[in-house]
Amino acid sequence: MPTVSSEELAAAAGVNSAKLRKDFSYLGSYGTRGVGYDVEYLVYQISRELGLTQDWPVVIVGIGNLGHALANYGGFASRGFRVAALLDADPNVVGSTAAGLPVRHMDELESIVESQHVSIGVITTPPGAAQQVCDRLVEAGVTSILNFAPTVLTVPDGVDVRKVDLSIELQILAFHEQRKAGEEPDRTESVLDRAPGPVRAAAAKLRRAAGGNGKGRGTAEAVAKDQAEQGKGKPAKGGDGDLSAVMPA
Amino acid sequence: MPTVSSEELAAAAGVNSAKLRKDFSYLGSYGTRGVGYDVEYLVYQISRELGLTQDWPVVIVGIGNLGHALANYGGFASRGFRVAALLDADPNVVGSTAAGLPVRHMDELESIVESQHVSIGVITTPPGAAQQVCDRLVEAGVTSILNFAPTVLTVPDGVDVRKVDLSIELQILAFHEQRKAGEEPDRTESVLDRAPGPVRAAAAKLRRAAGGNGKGRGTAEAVAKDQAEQGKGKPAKGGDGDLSAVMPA
DNA sequence: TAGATTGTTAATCGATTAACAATC
DNA sequence: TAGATTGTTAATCGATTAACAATC
Repeated sequence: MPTVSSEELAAAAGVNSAKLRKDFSYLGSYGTRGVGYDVEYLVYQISRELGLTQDWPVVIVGIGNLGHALANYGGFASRGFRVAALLDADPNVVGSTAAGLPVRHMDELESIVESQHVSIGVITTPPGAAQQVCDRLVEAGVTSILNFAPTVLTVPDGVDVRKVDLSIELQILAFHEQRKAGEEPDRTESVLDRAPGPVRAAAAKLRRAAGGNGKGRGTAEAVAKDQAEQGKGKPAKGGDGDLSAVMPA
Repeated sequence: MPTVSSEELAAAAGVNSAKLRKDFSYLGSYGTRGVGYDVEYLVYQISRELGLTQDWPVVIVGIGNLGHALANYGGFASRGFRVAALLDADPNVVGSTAAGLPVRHMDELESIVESQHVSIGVITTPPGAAQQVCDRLVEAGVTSILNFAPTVLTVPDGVDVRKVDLSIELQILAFHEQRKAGEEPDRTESVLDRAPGPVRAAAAKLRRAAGGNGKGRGTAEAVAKDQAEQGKGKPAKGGDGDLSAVMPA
């Protein structure tokens, strides 16, 4: 189809057509009244605004399983990302190939970034090496970093960092899964929408029973008791009152 | 510190303290007026609400580089996820080990899901196999699926699917990178906030020049012309007027 | 010209936050 | 009791959407 109306696009996207038109208007006036939007032209304008029409050389540092997986990821090339180099510190890995590219030694980082004008770096190293690699990337001129290592990176102003935590999505699924299991009957509203009356009452009672001094002792007991009390409402499978075994690291 | 106030927590998180208190209130009344929140108790209550205190067995299907990387990912175990099994269809992969676990054949999928009460499946197969794997997981009883394959999955009602696109974050970085390069001078507002007057005018002119019939022809020319005209404003590096070379797949 | 559809204004809705009574 | 801080109400702010003049 050569043209499309805001109404059609909005229906396809599941949003309000006024919102869609307003959003498009931030990019400019690319529609034609009485006609709609020229599809090819609109796609191009949006792509350009998002930076998809540019070529973005990237370096991937740390060629373990994840580095390998990313080097092979088809979605990169189709979105304008070009792997300028794969880098690793391990002499056993350097020289091997991944996704048809040779793995080069970290020593070449600076020369590659400079000669190929790399502004985006991807870090897939072990957590301990991430900050050091980050520092070298930034020093060499990289101004955007995608961090897959479970490390919080410190960077100077002007450098963007995005951190990918592969378990976040899994946590979101688990959250919904828990709710599915929780209560089959009335499913419409969220746990977070209803006032958790019984839980609240129990918690208040427990805190009072625990002494109410808020000084932190007696809490483990309160938790254990709390788990016992709400046993039927929300069966906390595997819960044994030992907090440390259950908390995120 | 045994207790913390909403003011302290809000400052640490960079949000408003009233919002923080209101959000917490959806979980119940876990604070104490005049004192604050008992840290240990609060952490436990939030963890429980998010499902972090439960044990979640998961299966990973497709043990390529990404499957390997996920199996080894330390963040899973610490958040209550336990890899119940690694599965692959390739006889050359079956029998090998990843993250200390044996890779088992797809044939065992159903029995593993049932015997271990697996409700969450992770798909790291090639795109062509993803839907088929998804169908088998759902049929076996899995009700939440995390999909890393670049395939849109169809599932029955009651099954949750989340799709992870590893290049999305890279695209966000590229978007900001483009803006950094765009205009050093006034940096405060977003490209999307200012009215793109010149671009708009040029586009209108071009559409008129292209015939204004909206029938889709003449657009490629219009784009080429548009690129030429805005040459100095936003140097579209690597742009050569060939749309197909530049569009997302 | 009549019909269609954009781009934008004004009205509505929902989310954030200031303020404060409750209470530790 | 006086001071501190929660939980919640009411006011404010911003985002969404209905409506419509502009115009193809």
